[in-house]
Amino acid sequence: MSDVAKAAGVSAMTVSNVLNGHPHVSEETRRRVTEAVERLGYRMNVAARNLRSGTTGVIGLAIPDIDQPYYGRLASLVIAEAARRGYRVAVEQTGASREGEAQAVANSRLRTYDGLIIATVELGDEDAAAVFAGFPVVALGERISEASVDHVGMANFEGTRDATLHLVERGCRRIAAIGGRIEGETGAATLRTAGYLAALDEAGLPRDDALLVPCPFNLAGGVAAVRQLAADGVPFDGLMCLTDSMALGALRGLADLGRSAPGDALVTGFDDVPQAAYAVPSLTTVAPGHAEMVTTALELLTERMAGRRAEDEARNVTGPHRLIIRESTGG
Amino acid sequence: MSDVAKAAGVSAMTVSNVLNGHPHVSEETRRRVTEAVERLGYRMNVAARNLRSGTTGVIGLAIPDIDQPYYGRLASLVIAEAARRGYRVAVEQTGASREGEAQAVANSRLRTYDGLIIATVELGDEDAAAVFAGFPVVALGERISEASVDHVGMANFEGTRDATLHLVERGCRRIAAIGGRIEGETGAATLRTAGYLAALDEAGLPRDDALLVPCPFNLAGGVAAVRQLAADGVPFDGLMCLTDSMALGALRGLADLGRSAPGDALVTGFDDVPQAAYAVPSLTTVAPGHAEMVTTALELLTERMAGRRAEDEARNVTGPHRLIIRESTGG
DNA sequence: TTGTATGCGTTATCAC
DNA sequence: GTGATAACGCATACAA
Repeated sequence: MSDVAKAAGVSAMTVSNVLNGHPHVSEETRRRVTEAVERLGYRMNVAARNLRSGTTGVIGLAIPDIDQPYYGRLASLVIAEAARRGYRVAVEQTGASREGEAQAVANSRLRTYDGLIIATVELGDEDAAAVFAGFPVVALGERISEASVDHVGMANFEGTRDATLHLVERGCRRIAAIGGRIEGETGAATLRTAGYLAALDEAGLPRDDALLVPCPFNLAGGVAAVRQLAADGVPFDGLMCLTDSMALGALRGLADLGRSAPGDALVTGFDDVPQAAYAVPSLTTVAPGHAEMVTTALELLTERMAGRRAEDEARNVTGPHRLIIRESTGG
Repeated sequence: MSDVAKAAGVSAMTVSNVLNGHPHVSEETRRRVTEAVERLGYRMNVAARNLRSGTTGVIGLAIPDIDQPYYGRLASLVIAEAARRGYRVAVEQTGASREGEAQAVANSRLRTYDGLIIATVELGDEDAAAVFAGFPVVALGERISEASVDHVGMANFEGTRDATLHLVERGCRRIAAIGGRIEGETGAATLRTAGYLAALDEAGLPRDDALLVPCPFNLAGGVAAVRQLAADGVPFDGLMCLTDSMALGALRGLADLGRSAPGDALVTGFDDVPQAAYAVPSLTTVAPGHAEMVTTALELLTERMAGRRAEDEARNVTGPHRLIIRESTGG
């Protein structure tokens, strides 16, 4: 920087002012400095600026695994929206483990990031308060209702309720909840299961715990769940899957049994991943407003980073949702 | 840090030495310092360390769009492998545009990153030399054969050749190349098309340019390509798709015509994305050795970052590949 | 409008 | 084996 200053016949400070677009710089000086910067190919040293300013211009994004359509979509939106606001995004994969999530938060606290967006799966209320205190964090999508953490959630309960009622309307009487789980910490899994149960209740259908099939939240899980239903001889005419990945797996599982949707059973998913519209059959699913959620999350995070909101003034926003009806439930 | 030094009754320098695991520190001192660090909850300031060392511990990863299964998979592997080596990864989305890719490189040069892995789509040889000079960069997967840039590619030509020959063996005589393109700059598209043409030649099948169907490299592209073949009345009994996404789209496109694989036409893809194994029908595809490619790429990049290789000594590695035969070509 | 002095937190160097 | 000093490159505060 001092080289540039010399070349332009000014002080380093003036160069800094020009580069940061400060107002009180004469047009002539600005021009000379800019020219010198160009000529010398000068680039500002970001590390020094970070040290001095205490910021990094980087937002951390902690997600279980970016190699899952749902998180890939989320990451894509976060990166784009952050770029629009002048931030870059570092992605941390937590592997959906408590340690991984804690590690991601720890990294943030090293002041490597100015803020953190975390898609929590395992980290619960008890951890939250201790771990998040005093750092700009927004939880996205899943667990954590801790009052001290900003949270952008989705309509887990309402979504599966809508999906289940839709299946009932289409004539299903024995609807399995693929991935369904009642016990365990409150989170996407239990909330979505609750929505399913509420819908059954509303529709006057009996609850049968044999139709609750817990399984991993991925393609293989969906396949395994359907296989297990068949192996256990549990009859079903609808599959309300807790995620699209599981639903796509379930379609595959049906095929393995020589059955298919919507002929032998109706199938719904949750997330509206890109593949859902292109599967054979295309997948009826609950579409959460991903874009809105991400926009809101970054809104909240930048507010926090700017210190524009008090520490204990946490907000809890729920995104919009809507049911998209496709071939897997008869179109 | 000086607080810790005071608490442990030593100098800041000694604290630094302990934290960095330097050898010449007495056991007793090390213990006292470690204890003080724990007690005060001290975390090192990364920005200061970066300023001093001239590194950031961050690797940039520039890809077209992380919301595509193939790039998601790549990103997942890169992040994991980088973490193993003590680096974090910042993801830049280039939107597969020349400007986006140039921009990503420019960002890296701001010394925000220690090195850059870039999945080039548009940036060609002519840009490469100028833009990459003097910065540790590894190109991954697609274009760029510039001798001055390290490059980890995949067996584009051999892969589609194998896939096409497989289709011929299974009885196909009119094989369409979905996404196929002869003109344009050398890259994955043209190389894969070349492999297809070579296989036809080897098999003694005539080439018919009506069977070359250029289209966007995504799900929608695959659907559109099949629709166009049908609209043009071009008969076909095999679809050699240049990527899995296009193949999954093609399966959907067949369904829209009331046809399906492998009954009405055999279908192959390229990439072996997770969904390929779970589609109905499951997809025969060329599996490039993603993991090996990423490991090699990080190997090359860390070498460059350590300055262990001369500027003009570029390496060009091609990953392994193998054909995975599934239901879409008869199992 | 521009310049000077100072410090951000760490570590390389060299003396002790 | 340990500590004093300086420097990494920039930006805040204030003086000119």
